[in-house]
Amino acid sequence: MTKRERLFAIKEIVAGGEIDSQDALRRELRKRGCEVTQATLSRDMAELGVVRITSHDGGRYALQPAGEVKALRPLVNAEVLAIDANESMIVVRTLPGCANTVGEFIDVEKHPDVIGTVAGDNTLLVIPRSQKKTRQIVNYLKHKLIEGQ
Amino acid sequence: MTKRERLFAIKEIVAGGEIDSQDALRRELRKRGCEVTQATLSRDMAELGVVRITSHDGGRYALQPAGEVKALRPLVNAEVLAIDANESMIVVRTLPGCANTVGEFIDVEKHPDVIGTVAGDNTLLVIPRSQKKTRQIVNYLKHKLIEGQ
DNA sequence: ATTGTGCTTGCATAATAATACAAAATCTTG
DNA sequence: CAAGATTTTGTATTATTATGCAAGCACAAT
Repeated sequence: MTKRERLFAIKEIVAGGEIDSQDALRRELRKRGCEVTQATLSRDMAELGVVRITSHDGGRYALQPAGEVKALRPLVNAEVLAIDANESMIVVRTLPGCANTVGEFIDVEKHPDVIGTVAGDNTLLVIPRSQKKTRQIVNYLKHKLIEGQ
Repeated sequence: MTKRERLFAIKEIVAGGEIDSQDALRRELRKRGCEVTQATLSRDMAELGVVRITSHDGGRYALQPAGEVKALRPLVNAEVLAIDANESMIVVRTLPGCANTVGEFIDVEKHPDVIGTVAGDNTLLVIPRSQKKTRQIVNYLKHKLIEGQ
C-alpha cells in the first residue's frame, strides 16, 4: 500500500467518525492490511489537516470542513489548462470561473512549501515558501493537477 | 477571576490564533492575571469545544467554525489565520470569504510601503514596494492584524 | 450548625501525540 | 548506472493532553 493510498484510507476512516486516537486509527488500518506505526500516523494527520475535537465524552478526530477532496479531483483535472511559473510564483490557467475550485483543491493539500493561493476567475496564483522551491512545486502541481495523482 | 470570565478570555486568546499548546494558553492567561493549571485548561477546552488543528508547521487551537467565531466576526483579527511571506510578497490567510474585508482594512491604512493588495476568498496577497521592505511589512501586519494594534 | 450535594480545582499520573535521529526507500541528474 | 538528494518510515524519546482522586467551596435542606 502506497502512502497515497494510506492517506486516502485515513480520510475514509476518519470521516466515519469513530476514531478517538491515533492508535485506534492504526488498528483500523491494520484491518485493511496496512501496518504502520503511530509516528507515521501523527505525520499523516498533519498532512491531511485533520482536526481533533475534544468534548466531555472524550475526543474525536474529524476532517476539516473543506475535505471533499475525493469528489473534487476528477473535476480538477478537466479544469486545469496550463501551469507556468517565473522565479517566484506559479500561475495556473483554468477554464473560466474555475480558478477558485482549483485553489481550494490545492489549499486542502496543505503542501508545506506552498504558503498560499489567490484565485481570480480563470487564473490562479500559487505562492511558494521560497523562490528555491518554485520548480519543485511546479512539478508537484503538474503531478497533482494534470496527471491526476 | 471567575470560571466564566476565564472561559471568555480563553475564547479571545484562542481566536487570536497563536496558541499551540495548553501550556502556552496558561502563560497567556497568567499575563492577564489568571493562574490555573494545565489540567483545568484541558477541561475548559472540552467545555468550549475547541479544536486542535495539526499541520506541517505544528498544531494550533481554534474555535469551532459554526458557533462562537461568528460572534467575533466584527474583529478583523479573528478573521486572520496566518501571515506568511517569501522573499518578495506576503500572504495573509483568513477565514473563508474574509480576504476581501481584511484587504480593504489594509488598503485604508495606506501604508507607504504597501503597493497594493489582491484578495481571493480566504487568501490575501500584499505587495511590498520593494523586497527589502517585506520583513518590515510582515511585522507591521502581524502587529495590526493579529495583536490588534 | 451539620450534613449532603454538586461544582471546581490541583496534584499526580496515565494516556496520547509529536519529533530527533538514523536507516531504508525513492527519485534526480549527470 | 552511480552519486547524491529527497522522502518516507520506525525506534526511542520527549512533549502534550486527559483523568482518577481527594480537597475546597458554595449553597440548600434539615
